[in-house]
Amino acid sequence: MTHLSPTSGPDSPEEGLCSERHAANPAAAGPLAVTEAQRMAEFLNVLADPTRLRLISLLAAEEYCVCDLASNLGMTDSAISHQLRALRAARLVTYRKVGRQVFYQLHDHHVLELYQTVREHLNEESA
Amino acid sequence: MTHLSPTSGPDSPEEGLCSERHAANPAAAGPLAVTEAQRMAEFLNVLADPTRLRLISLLAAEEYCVCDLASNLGMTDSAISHQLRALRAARLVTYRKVGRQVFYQLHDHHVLELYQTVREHLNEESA
DNA sequence: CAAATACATGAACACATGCTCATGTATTTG
DNA sequence: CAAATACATGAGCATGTGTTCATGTATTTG
Repeated sequence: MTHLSPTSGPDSPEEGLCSERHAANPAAAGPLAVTEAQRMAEFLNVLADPTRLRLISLLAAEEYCVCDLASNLGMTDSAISHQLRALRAARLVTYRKVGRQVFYQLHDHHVLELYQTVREHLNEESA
Repeated sequence: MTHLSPTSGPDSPEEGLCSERHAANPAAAGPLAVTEAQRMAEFLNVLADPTRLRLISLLAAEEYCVCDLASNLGMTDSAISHQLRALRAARLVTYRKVGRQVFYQLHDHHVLELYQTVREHLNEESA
């Protein structure tokens, strides 16, 4: 600690006591508890991969089967299948089976919005 | 490929030709090129860490010096300093030196908005 | 039924990442 | 100036991650 600003307690942010904090920003919802930070990091980690981002960018336009995704990205079916597994686990995509093919699509507009938000933010701040 | 849908070329998405694609979503801007996907993934990777997310959640409210951030998260100054270095490199925070202390704050409202967007999206989809 | 196709999955390896520990650099204090 | 403080940083290590390779499972085709 600074030994100058005796603010609240040293730990456990989830224990509340937003007493004198005033939360300069109302929408901030206070400091993140460890567990929530972990869940948030896990989710972001799914997005934070070039291959998975490219998959999402393709699925943002239309439905694709695994082998088409693979050939579009110039990667093996296996590699793509592994990544789709991760996207499925994170509930970012859904799939439907047609014969021996499996067509993937984005789970909902939520995913698309988040993806686009990040992409736009990155294109703007090329300062 | 599917051998059924002869869509465009197999690779190099940046070569354009948004000919018959129509880009279902105007803001989607088509499939991600490899380089852009990498830059996007690098940026998201900075956010995708529990410690850095908690740092951001603290800085969302007010300015903090390193040792206060450390004691708030119950971690060593060194660990926090390393993470702040990553946040600095990603231009997510700025700092100002006062004596021997260094006060960090979020770089701009952009960062706060992105953080809050992700946090809200995660709280909603607790299906 | 046998072969081929489309996809899934486990193991393994190369590589990246976050922390600790030791050390270095300003800045302040005695 | 010497000691202490606040922070930065490099090395090292444990752990996690993405791909390849081999193999397994449905489904279709001959």
